[in-house]
Amino acid sequence: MRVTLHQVAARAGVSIATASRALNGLSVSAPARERVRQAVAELGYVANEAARALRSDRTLTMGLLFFDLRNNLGIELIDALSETLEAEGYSLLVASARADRRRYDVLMRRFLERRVDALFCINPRGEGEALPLYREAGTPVIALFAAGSAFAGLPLIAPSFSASAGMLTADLVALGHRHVAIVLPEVKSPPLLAVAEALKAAGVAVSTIEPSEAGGMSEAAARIGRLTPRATAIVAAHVHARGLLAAGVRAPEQLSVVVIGEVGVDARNRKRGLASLVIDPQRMGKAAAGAMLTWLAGTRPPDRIAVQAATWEPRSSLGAAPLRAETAA
Amino acid sequence: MRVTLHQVAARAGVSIATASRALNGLSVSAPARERVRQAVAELGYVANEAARALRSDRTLTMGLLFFDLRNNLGIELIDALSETLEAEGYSLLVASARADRRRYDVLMRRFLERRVDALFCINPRGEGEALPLYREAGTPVIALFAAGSAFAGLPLIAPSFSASAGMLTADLVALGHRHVAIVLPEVKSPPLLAVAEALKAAGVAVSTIEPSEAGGMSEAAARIGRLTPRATAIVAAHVHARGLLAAGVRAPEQLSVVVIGEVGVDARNRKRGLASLVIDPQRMGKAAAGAMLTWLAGTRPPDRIAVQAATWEPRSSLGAAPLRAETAA
DNA sequence: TGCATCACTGTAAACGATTACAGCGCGTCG
DNA sequence: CGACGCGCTGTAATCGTTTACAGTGATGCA
Repeated sequence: MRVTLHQVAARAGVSIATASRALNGLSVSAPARERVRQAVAELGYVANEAARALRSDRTLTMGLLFFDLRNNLGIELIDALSETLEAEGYSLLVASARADRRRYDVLMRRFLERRVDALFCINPRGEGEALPLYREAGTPVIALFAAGSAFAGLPLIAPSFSASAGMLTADLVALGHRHVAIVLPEVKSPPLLAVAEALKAAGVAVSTIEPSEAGGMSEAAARIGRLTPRATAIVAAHVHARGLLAAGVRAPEQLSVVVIGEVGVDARNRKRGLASLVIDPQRMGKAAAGAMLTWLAGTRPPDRIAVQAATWEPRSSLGAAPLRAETAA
Repeated sequence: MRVTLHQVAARAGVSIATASRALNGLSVSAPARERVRQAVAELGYVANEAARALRSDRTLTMGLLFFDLRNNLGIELIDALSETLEAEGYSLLVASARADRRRYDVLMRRFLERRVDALFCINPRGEGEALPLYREAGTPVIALFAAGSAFAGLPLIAPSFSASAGMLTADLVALGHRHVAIVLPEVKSPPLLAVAEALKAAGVAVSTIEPSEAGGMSEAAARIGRLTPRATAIVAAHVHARGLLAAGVRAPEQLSVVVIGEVGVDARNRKRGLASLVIDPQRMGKAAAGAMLTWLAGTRPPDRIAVQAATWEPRSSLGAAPLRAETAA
């Protein structure tokens, strides 16, 4: 860039210090402030953040580092975090390690060189060599979605589904369901597990069904029919629930159906009247951003913040359990 | 950060200049270089990029500005761009205007203050006041997906589907299809339009069908049956194609089906043998990153770069047109 | 009138790196 | 033998801000 504060000051007929103060809203006489404003406009002055950063030791930049960016969560997190932080004047440096631990470390280090004011680690695996450097530098780091002890000693923002799973369970119980089937794929999603747990805790019998890739959902439907006592409701991830319905299962007459929604869009489920647990990673982002800002303001957040990351939306695919089931219980 | 080059130099018993040279691989005697390396390791020195940026007028940072981040494209672009640029030492500042033109301008300006070495504008709308400042600063800006003249004078990277649509058409024609139906929703996607155009150019009759939100795909299937001459193939977006199949349409016996894939994942279509046009925004990202790097190296890219952003995957949902249709043509 | 107070302003020293320039010792070559 | 080139090194200027400090003139108050 060519035009510097120096030139602005010269044009406004004031010293460089006064010009700086005018721009930062410190005490400056009205006419001087106005002349500076004018000079800035005429010259098209754009502050040099690098110089500012060097002098004041703040870059107004935060790092957002993903272990792997490529899943629907990524977008939502970036969006939620940036919305909050942007309002405070921060920008986000984003990078993805593409599931490579070594690269994760390299990128963490790179962000440190860029002197980020803070760092968010999404799904970090293990500590790596860069983390101690952050500690030394006093740069706050918050982990999101980290497995257990991965980043010991750092505040961890973790999703929790207990509240929504509890409400879901309460509703099913109130409708008389005492036996519920759950479609549980190989890779078990946290919300599904949370629901299974909540149901069991409430004394509901839970049968798990594997979605056989080959047979598909119509076979699964048949298997549900063979369960004894017969399940009166089923909980399944988005895809599997759709498959069941496509296979001809009628809800709620035949079976009450609960969908564990995909991230973000719930519109289609709403339109079809499908009761669903809506996962909303935006809340994770907002919570993380908020925690970081308060940290920068002086108070370190607690070591673990559980964020209710889902909403329970009971809808018409839910019905009372048939009497037959009642007696079975 | 506390430990500076100064301290490294002191510890290594050399001057600050030598230390700097050692780190940047300039000519330094072997023993001195080694002592610096040692000192860096012992002190945990991390270079201050802000100072480097101030002095050398390069931030090794690029801006990536979205008009709206929230669609599957976003993730893919970030991933593709960062993969290429990260290897060159660049980091990405990411922001989304959340569909607000004024905010777009504010963010562009903010990136300019951060002294990004280059800027990618995704889906920009109109010029705004910040763009001229980039021009003045000599900071390269590349637009992606910009509508027509939005960013006049800037290199524009635009997706093109002509090649894949052409191959698709050739295959259909070779199979004897002379009348093809296209499910065309209100918001027309570029690849769908490209396919329609290619088909027409090849002399194929094209009937467009609106996906009636209420009636759904079974109604659409019925409508196709009523077309005269009867369409022998259908082209539809992911969701609609799935709907058709769920409604009982058998491919390819009854109808040849071509899916215009959703961004990214084609796995399910492959498994089901659905012929599809696979959209791959990664290529846009790679092309943009490459163009930018060559620009920074000195040669400005052309004003318009068309990137083939899809691959044609013919599969078993394609069959020869029945003779009856042959005669109709 | 004299002195403290006040609002504002300018001078100059940082911040932490890069790099032009000059100096040094030493080997080579005419 | 002197000039030169070469490889390495240190000194110091520089990038564009922020900010401590001191100075200015005007004002209030005794």
